[in-house]
Amino acid sequence: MVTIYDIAEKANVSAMTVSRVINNTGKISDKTRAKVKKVMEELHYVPNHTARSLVLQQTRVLFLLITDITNPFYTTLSRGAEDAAKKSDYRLLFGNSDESLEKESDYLTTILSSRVDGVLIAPAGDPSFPHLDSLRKHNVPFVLLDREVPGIECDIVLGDSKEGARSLVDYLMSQGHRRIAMINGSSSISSARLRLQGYQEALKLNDLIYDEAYVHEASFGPQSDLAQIEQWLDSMEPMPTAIMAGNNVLAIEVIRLLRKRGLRIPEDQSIVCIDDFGPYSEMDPFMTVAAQQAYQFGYLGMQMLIERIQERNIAVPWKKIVLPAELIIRRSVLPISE
Amino acid sequence: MVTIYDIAEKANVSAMTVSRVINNTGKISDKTRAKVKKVMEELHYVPNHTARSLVLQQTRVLFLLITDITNPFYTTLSRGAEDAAKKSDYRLLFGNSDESLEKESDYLTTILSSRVDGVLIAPAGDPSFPHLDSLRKHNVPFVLLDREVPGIECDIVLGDSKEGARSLVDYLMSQGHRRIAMINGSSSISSARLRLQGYQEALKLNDLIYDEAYVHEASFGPQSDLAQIEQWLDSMEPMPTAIMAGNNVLAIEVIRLLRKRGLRIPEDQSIVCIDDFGPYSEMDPFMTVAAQQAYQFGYLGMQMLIERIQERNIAVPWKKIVLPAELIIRRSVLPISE
DNA sequence: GTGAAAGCGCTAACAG
DNA sequence: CTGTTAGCGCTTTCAC
Repeated sequence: MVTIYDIAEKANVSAMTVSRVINNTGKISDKTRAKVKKVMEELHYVPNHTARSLVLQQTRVLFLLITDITNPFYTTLSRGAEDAAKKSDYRLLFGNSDESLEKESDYLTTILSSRVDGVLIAPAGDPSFPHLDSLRKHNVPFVLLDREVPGIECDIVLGDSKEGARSLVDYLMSQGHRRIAMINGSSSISSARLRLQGYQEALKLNDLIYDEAYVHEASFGPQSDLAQIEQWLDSMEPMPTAIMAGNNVLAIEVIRLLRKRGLRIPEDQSIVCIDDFGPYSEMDPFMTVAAQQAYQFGYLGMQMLIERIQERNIAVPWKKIVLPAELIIRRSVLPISE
Repeated sequence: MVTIYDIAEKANVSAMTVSRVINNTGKISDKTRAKVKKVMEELHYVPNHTARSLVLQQTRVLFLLITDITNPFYTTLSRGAEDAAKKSDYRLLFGNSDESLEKESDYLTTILSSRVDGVLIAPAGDPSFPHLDSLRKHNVPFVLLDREVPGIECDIVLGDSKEGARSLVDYLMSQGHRRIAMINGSSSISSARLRLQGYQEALKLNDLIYDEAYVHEASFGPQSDLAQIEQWLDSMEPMPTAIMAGNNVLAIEVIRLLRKRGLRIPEDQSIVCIDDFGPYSEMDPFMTVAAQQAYQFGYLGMQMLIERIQERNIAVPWKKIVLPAELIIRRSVLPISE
């Protein structure tokens, strides 16, 4: 591995001069600069970021931890985060916790020990508290995405989950549906709780009875227990006419199971969900959704993070951005009349 | 920031002893070990990976560079890579080049200067040569994914692009289609070239004439020039009855443009593509595709990379894995009779 | 303009 | 079993 000393030797200068050329600091004669640059090229020199970070105590690297890399909500969010990071000349690294606390914990070790300058994180849920607490203890600036964690005060970008769920239920009502079930993510996730609340409130406002048997708690990620979901579907008596899924991944799981038992959508079973499907919705516009502004989550979150880093020592109050969801009506709901 | 010296001082031992406790090396009395561990916890010590990497000259971090984080092919591939990396206890970092040589180059700087142990990379195309060449020059083990780059000899996982394209055209033929157009990614990408070849060969085998006007070169990524695609669609006279897209992203773009002008799919225009849509295909199974084994790309690629790192100094011949694509017939193609 | 010395946090090699 | 020394590649400080 070529070091600045190799360059220095070959160029007949000191390592310090090479360092100055690399970083464009101090005063260097044009002649020396040219000579050093030439040697650097000849030797294919690449600065050792590791060594540099060690002495500088900063990396200019930011980390984005998402909970499901195959979910278009998060990948679109990632694009937003990338764009914002690039604009401020930060490098961005990604991690994928897969909605797993354990993997999140692994990434936290990586994050902490690699001394990145800041973190954008969609936490796995309330039990992520110790992870975030440790970021705070170690003085690593971070911004939360999509989910609040009780006890953690920080900058955050949120979707209006309650309103999103409510608008979906209202729409189903307007289409004549009265028996509406909900499948949701873990109640340890703030957005799941709010979505359930939105559902309950909408039922109440429309004078419908809330029945626990029509609500099932699974996982927002890829590790839902399918057998349990099937069992739930079997247990509802009578079957609901419409099902609302707490996110896009759950909607797909349910559809798959429904199809497996020969049901057609929407003819036999209407379905809606929160979160859109990114580009894939345009393929064959199918699912009626409360679409969240995924890109904005990433972009605004990253902006907040960078500001926070730059104003590190200034006491700026925590910011909270809540983005509304948009109801997009497609064809997964059958209008019915009683 | 807490260092091993802080621990050492408080525990009344030397830094070296602390280091040994952390790494579980050498012989330490249980008593000392317990004492050191206790102090470590009290002080919330986190090892400085940066410093450690500097002396160890290895990071135990692998890097996965994909070209489109919103493309389910790559996200599914990422899951495979993650799983394989985890199995061998490597950490994995992600980068997204967005099919852009410039961004790829940025990531290469990150990769090189952060001294990761190995790289799994889907190159932007043939012009990625210098990037890969520089990995080679710097002795960083890497495995290519999905695309070959002329002049680069290395381990690689490939899809059988030619056969995939051919099977799609054959299927269209079997459904009575004779005027088949193709929209493709850049010809500087090996897989795009092979897909075009597959298309051409299938036409030839079926005694159909290859007409350049029916072929359009756009981009596999999100930066296709939509105006040009529209112009191409306008220019075909007569319109093809079916269009084959070189990948999933292009298929969506074309569908969007087609819908914009009021055409229905498949009634007015049949369409097929290479690459499936991950979980989103199950939502409303629509597109007929030649599905590639995305997960396997990542998993097998990562395995090869890790083996290569472990056998760093042994001369093992380069491996090349070619994964077949699977034709999945759904409903984006209208059977026609002439 | 340029260089020498010291140190960022850690571990390998050796000594005891 | 534990400690001392040196050095990974770089930059800051201070000298000249």
